Amino acid sequence: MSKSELPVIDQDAGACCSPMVREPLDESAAVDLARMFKALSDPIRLRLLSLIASHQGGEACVCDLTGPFDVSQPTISHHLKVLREAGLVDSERRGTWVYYWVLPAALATLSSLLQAPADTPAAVGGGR
Amino acid sequence: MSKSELPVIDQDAGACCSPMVREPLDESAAVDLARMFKALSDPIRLRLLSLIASHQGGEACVCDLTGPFDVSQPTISHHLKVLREAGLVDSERRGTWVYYWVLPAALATLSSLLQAPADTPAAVGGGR
DNA sequence: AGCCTGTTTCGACGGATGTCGATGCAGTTC
DNA sequence: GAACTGCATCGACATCCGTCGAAACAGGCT
Repeated sequence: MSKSELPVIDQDAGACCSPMVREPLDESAAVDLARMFKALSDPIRLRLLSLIASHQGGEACVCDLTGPFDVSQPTISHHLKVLREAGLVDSERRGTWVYYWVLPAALATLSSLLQAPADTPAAVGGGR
Repeated sequence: MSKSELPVIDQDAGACCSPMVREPLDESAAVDLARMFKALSDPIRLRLLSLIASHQGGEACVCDLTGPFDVSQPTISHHLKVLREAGLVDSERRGTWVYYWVLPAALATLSSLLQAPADTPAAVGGGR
């Protein structure tokens, strides 16, 4: 359960890829990236990710995550599964509790991909 | 048609907001951000955005955008509308053709939001 | 005016997604 | 081992989403 199910591109390279505003995304990359963005496309999942990342020690058990929301516990569990299968978080059971933490490389990949033209030094003053 | 329909947070501030891994996202911010990520959650829309941004002059007409895809032209038009309503691109008609361009501030907002812990100087060496 | 091209809108359809209550499974405690 | 807690899975349901063809709209050309 603690392995990410998705073959994430450059999972361990950190902020790697050139921004998508520099050159067109090829189709298979777009499919992989869309899967990750889809995991971020729900308010509850965004808040879950944020709660996990900003929690003491960088990880949180599910019991810390069900309180702040108006939805049922199975629904939270479902959203955590979506985040895990997208490669954004990982989890581990320790005794009674299951802990989740963010995989920073995945966030970094998306972040660098979205770098706007003005943010990429090479693009300043040289539209093309 | 050339105005963005969504009240985008800090649209003109560029990379502004503190990363979501620093402190929990509040509910209304999560809703707005999720709307933008949802626009990015489809492979075709990701490639469209990338095509537009990397196109000569930073803008592209719809006629440049229908060729590379296997879907019908109305479907492309639908995806462009989704991107526009999410505040990620804007468009303008010039004579026969309609041109689309990326709104860099929106991308920058999302990019900075996804900054991983290790990328934010203040977080280095201080787990919390 | 009439036609042609480029783009959007409409209506419909099938499949994906978010949600729930009920149930099952894993560890702990008595 | 029996009961209890924490979490995941299951099955069902309503809604949303991507896609299409057909039709409408906008502007240029003859």
